[in-house]
Amino acid sequence: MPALSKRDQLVNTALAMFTRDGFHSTGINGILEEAGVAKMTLYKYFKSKDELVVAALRLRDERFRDWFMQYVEADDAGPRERLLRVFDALNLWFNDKSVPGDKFRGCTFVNAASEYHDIDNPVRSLCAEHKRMMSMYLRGLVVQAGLRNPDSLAQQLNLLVEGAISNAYVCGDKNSALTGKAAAEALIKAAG
Amino acid sequence: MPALSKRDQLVNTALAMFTRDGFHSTGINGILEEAGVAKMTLYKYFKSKDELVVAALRLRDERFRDWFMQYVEADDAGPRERLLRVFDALNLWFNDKSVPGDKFRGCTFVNAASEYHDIDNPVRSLCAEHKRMMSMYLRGLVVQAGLRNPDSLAQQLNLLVEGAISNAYVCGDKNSALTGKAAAEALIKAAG
DNA sequence: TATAAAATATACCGATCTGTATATAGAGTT
DNA sequence: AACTCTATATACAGATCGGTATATTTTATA
Repeated sequence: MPALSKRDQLVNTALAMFTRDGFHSTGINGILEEAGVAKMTLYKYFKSKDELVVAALRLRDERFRDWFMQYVEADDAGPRERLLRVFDALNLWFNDKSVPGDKFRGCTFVNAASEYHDIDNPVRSLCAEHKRMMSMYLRGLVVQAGLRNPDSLAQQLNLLVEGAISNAYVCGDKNSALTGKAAAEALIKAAG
Repeated sequence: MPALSKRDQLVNTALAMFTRDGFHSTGINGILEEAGVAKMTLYKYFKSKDELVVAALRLRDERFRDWFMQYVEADDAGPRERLLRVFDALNLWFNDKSVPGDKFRGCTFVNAASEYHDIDNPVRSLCAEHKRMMSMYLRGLVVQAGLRNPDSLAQQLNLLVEGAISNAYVCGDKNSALTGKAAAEALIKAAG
């Protein structure tokens, strides 16, 4: 298997460090040291730190959504069970059982949005886009389950997802995914 | 009315700037300039920037909870309506109609937790404590409404609250409070 | 082996960061 | 008028920040 390109080494290291220590707290020099890459190489591939941030978030988006959807759709569950498996996936994530070695530190995109207050920053667009894709995926699951008012229900379930993530991180409530699951079951039942 | 003490000037200015620009992005020097206070005065009242952050968050916690509870309990609503007024309060907040001049930039405590990854940092304890008090207040409303399984229901409603906040900020969905309200109504109805 | 591309080392820029040292000015009290 | 407390101005320390300039070395390919 081929070694990672210098560019990929940078993006991987940057993502790990941004996730671990935050975006503004993580300096360029630290990333270069940990990645074992020269500064000039970084600025060959990226015009600025912000561009590196965007690249790291793109990688996170790809990895996370792949893992998430793969888990939800595994085990040949029926459409109804699949919808509830969303919360089982969250439960694994919160308890560090998603990607190996990946310590849960909240949603990387929520964290990024918290650090980049300027709504016009490309980082913010990327965060919103990630959340939009996650909620659209959820909507698809609701449609497949044949439930009434799929748009409305999907938006409500999405709040449970986002609330569980926030609560798991800020309050350290590792059980919040199961709370969300119980609420989801009630909403789904009510929606026939 | 007496002018604010230098200490209070500092804390007020710091809170406004932390809220507007973030915690790590806001430097001591900028706060001093905007507050019109000398640097030595700051370090007379606070041992470090972190202590100023904590003081600013305490002020935010006090102000926000006061406003929130005052709104929920106004208009002599019955216990059931009061519970739903929680989401009306969120709706005002998201649409910049809570505290005058207060532009919505997500939950200050979620944002702080996003920037301070060390769980042992006093900032993190304060964020968790704020959320705990908010959820306990919610639990009280559920109990007053005489609903079944108040603990379980309150936790579920809390996820809707936190999800609405997150979604309103990250996705700019100014309508998320009403989505949360609809979900809350369904959960409450199901709980008899 | 010659050549082009990729990556490196090193030094530096100006700015900003948190925090400290020192010395001075103003206000109120005794 | 002497004293005390608060606040100020100014300068500075030491570190780190993002980013650039220059020149050299490694690597891959022709």
